[in-house]
Amino acid sequence: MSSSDELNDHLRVKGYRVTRPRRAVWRALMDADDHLTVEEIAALVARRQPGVNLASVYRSLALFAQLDLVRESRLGDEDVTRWELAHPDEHFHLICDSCGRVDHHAGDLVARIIEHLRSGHGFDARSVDLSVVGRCAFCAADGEQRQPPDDIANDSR
Amino acid sequence: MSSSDELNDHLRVKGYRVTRPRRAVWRALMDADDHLTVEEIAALVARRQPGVNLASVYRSLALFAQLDLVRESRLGDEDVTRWELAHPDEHFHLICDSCGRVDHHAGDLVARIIEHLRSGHGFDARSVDLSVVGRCAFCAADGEQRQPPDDIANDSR
DNA sequence: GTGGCTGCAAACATTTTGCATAACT
DNA sequence: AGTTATGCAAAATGTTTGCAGCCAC
Repeated sequence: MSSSDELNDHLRVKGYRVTRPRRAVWRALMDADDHLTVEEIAALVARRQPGVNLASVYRSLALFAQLDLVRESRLGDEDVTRWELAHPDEHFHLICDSCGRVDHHAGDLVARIIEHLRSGHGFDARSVDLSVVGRCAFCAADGEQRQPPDDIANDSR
Repeated sequence: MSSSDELNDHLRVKGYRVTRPRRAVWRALMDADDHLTVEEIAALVARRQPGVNLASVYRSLALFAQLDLVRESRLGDEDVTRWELAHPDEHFHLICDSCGRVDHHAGDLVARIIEHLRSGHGFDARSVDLSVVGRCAFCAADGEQRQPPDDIANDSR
């Protein structure tokens, strides 16, 4: 369980202080189990705790990451960095380049990958970051006429 | 094979011009089969083609990416973006957080993942980005005290 | 010849940092 | 009280863009 108390424990054990910005960032990550950009986190934080500086959000995230409480991840070819709680249970991302939907799967795939690496390559995996870009079941079933080729090239900012 | 000619073909077919900067960037990526940061690419380019602007490197990479000739990838928790030729054969990265070594594996793991997603989730994978951070066989065998062969960790920017 | 590229420099976006002050323990 | 962490603002990074001239076709 990712309770608020958990944060307190993690921080205090290491001698870090439990501050308002840190709590707010933590809460933002907890409330939205989705992946959040720093900007989004800052917005959520600001709603409950006006006055928290962006720099503090960054600093909080950096600290959490250092304590392995959160995880930084890039989805597919997105150009933004996103953050999420570091669930002990690994999962992976399925990004549909057709509808943009992002699914998180907590299946055993990651566990199997880890096992494969261990027995096959002697690699002791600590963290697996698996992102797959393709077409989700819904869009695939929908045939070909979807969000066509050009649009793919559109994003090119 | 990823010959220089290949670049010409890819570009010309689509009506893009084969220019000095583009050739230089392509060559840089070919010479070092390793993952390169934009900075590293720019350095390699500058060595053979002084006068090529950084902006052109970015523009070349963006174009190549759009043509699926190269691939942008973030290794583990690195904070820099790296580029590599988009080998048609998928592969994945094993990053050792002990010695910093990055292995590229072209095994069937990725293919199996794709198959799993297709049959299990109906997801039609187009691109798989798998990065695993952990401890490599060498470091794991070495017990705890490692500070490994620096020569292996060379690339780390 | 001409339109697509490039170099240059300025603009942007994002993340980091120095320092005086506020706040957690 | 003693520090650590914050807010603020400035700086450092990394990437993009407007534009006049150049060059591949």
